[in-house]
Amino acid sequence: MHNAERDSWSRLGPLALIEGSTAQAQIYARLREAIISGYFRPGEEISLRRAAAVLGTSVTPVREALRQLESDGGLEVFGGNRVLRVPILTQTQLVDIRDIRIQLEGFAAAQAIHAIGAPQLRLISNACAIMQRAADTGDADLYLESNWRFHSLIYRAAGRAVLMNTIEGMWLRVGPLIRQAVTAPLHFQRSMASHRAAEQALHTGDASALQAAIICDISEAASDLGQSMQGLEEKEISVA
Amino acid sequence: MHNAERDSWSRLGPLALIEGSTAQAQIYARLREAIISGYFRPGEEISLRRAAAVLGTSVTPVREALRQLESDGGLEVFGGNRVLRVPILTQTQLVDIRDIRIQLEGFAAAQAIHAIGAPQLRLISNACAIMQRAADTGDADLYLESNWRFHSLIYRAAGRAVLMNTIEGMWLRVGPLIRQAVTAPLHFQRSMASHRAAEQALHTGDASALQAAIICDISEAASDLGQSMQGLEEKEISVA
DNA sequence: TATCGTAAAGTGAGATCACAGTTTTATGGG
DNA sequence: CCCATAAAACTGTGATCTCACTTTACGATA
Repeated sequence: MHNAERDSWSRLGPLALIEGSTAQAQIYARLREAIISGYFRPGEEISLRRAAAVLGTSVTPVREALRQLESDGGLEVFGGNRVLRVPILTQTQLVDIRDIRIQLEGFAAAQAIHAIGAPQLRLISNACAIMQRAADTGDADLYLESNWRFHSLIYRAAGRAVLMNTIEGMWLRVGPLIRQAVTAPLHFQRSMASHRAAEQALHTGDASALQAAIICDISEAASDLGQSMQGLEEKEISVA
Repeated sequence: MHNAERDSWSRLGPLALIEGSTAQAQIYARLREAIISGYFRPGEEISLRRAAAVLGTSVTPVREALRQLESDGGLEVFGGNRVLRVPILTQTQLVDIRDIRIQLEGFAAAQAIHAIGAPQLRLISNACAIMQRAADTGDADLYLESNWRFHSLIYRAAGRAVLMNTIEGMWLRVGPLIRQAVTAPLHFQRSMASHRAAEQALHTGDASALQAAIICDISEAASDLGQSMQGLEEKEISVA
């Protein structure tokens, strides 16, 4: 377990503190991004002192950042030891999050479509193309990164900060799972079909079609996640 | 300003620490409830040391609790002093939150209606009756309390923890405003019409009607909030 | 009287330490 | 070889202190 955790932390590296912002805010932002990107596995524990040592600060700002992430649902207190770990979602929670995503991301997409101009559309298409290439070559890291960029570019165009923040909160919760689901070979092609449909709707300015494509993408992803979670839970039981 | 803040804090009183839970968690829960209930006015500043003195703890657990509330959107960092205060929402943010509420609470209500049994329905009707009585007598505190209970009882019946938590986050943001909007005399009667329609839909088991009633309530409340916000913003400008 | 400057009080941020648990590891006896 | 037991290591929690900075208050001066 020790080596496994070091692998996750190695992607972060020591935090070069930028003045003008608090250490706590930088740690929070970096860890939030890392969790969304799936750098931490579900169930992985995060120690205050070890995180502080890796990031090069004391435990105080780390604790505040982790507490914020707990409040966001990106971490949870685990055992009698009260150690913080990446949550292991249940099937019920996954369905819950899926439906929230359908409501919010579908709405955000419909709202955004009329605010997306030519330059924005070019960025989105670019992200979609990169994602397609990542799917073809089987590059999971690149796929996940461009997938998040593709979606967030669309939603952010709606110009709604609270909505965007809430959607990010949902990605924060499913982020650690996505990397596991992406191993399914069928996922790439099914997902890209939805993405191409969304891109097409963006070009034609069809809000309903865009919303439907986004909802389809979320539903299929949740379906793949649910299947890969079964194996994960069995693994957890065997460990315990 | 000093007296005004003392008024807000007086509703809380010294925190009788319960063992078995951390001080930080108790402070967080109490402050979150207080903000949702509208005990703090928009723009009101919260000092770490003063809060710690009132609650009877050191600044450490208070800071973590406030940081969590900031992450939830219930507080925001204000000036160059980085003091935490209750956010002053803009019209844009209010519209943003309104639409999120429409999506999520409408969905939650539709999901909950088939899970609400006779005993739950009796609690909901009871809350609605109390709210009606509070509207008749003009008791704002009682009205706000029963209003939150009425809505939360419905949503909680859906059995979706993440959804419930997300909805609470929206109430946390508009909580400080609601008390100001409630002064509008027209608000009570308009709001109660929606509530009675919702209660009626619950009895007949009409999911669409319930969803429509909830959406109507949210829309009207946001309309009243928007109007009362104009006066608030002018007041803010005069202060600055 | 108005204004500028200085001092005092207040602010959050972060490091450090002590403490009470739990978990893990090592160790010794069977 | 296995199991029980003790000790060592590790966990979060909370208090305290220093620091840098901002805001406020006060008084001297023009």
